[in-house]
Amino acid sequence: MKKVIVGISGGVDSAVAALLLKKEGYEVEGLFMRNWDAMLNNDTLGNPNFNENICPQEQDYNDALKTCEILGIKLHRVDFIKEYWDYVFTYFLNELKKGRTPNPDLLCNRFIKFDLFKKEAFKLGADYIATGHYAKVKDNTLYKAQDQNKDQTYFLADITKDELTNVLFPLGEYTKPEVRKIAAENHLNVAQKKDSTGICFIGERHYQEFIRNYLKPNPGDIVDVKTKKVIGRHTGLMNYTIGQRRNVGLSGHEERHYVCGKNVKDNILYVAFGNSDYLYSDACTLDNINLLGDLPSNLTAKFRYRGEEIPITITEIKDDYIKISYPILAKSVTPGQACVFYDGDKCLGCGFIKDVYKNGEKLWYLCS
RNA sequence: UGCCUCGUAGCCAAGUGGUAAGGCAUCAGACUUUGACUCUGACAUUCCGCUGGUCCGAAUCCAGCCGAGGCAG
Repeated sequence: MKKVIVGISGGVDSAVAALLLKKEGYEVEGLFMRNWDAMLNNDTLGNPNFNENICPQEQDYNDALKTCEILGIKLHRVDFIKEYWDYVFTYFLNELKKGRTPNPDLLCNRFIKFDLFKKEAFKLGADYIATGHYAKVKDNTLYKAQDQNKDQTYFLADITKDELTNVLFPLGEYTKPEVRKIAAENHLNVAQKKDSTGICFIGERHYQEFIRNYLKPNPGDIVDVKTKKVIGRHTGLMNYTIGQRRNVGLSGHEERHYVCGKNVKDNILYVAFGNSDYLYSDACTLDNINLLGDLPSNLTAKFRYRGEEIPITITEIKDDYIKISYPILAKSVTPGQACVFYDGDKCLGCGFIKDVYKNGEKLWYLCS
């Protein structure tokens, strides 16, 4: 009998994943990971749970224990708090310092879940690892989930081809409502538990306050990208992402404002009003490329999780460098975010957005 | 000092006698394993710079005061 170690998080998805594997006849054990400690990591400002008597991570562990008890499987536990900080959070902060918008969850999957976690699982005698991700893997190839609404391949696109081996995604063929139903039918304690959001392992935070725990604010001017006039003050470039409207601190204008660029050198935040041309681009460059298959000439891409998937063309490809163009203009393409490639349902990997172009010219108001 | 204009919620701004539009921002919620975006809801309960007056009734008319800006000097 093949042994599978399932990453049990204390939520519904991983619980049902474990249940399904067990029903399929695998020998199943759970492994709970804790990668964040609010005290150790000085996570105080903007933390809604800081004064609770039990932190959410431990509550999740308790839920996981209960789930495994119901399933009749063993639950192991491992903490990667230091590793998460070193491999994921440090990168996250460094990107912010550069004025970019990192997505820590892609790195978390690459360095924690599908590397350290996997190694730990193998130490425990696993033949496979499994998680509650909504995605499919067949023949070392990553595919979108059946449930297009919940598909999480965007977050998985940076794991290596190698890391994809011996991995099972039991929820790939199920929709979220079906998963909830299965959980309820099997009387799982977490059947009704709310989906977790926010940075994986950290949770929901008041973002600007959260960052203030780690980075010194550096206020500067907000400039109207069209008129070049100073129209306000920002609290630090790391507090904003491209396309952002809320919490910018502007008011009194006829139209909604959107962050459309940053100049780190001069510490300027650029905004545009309304559905402005300044928010759109038709090409960009990528680095830190991770490919999971050969790239065909016609493919599609997503620039943000839950972002619109649009057709793209690869116009240049070198070592760890790709330039793409897209005939349908894309809105708020943001340096630091992942551009994930798809060929139909097949996920072909990703690159991280560097420079953004329009009409053959690099957008002057967007830093790289 | 004289004359003129203006003073409405955090910001912008309708409303010129009949009992406070709208936009932005903000807050809450929905959505969401990245900071969004989007959507829904709340948002001047006697109040429209202040104090009086006219009127059945004023933010809207009148007087004075305070404050901002402009013209004249």
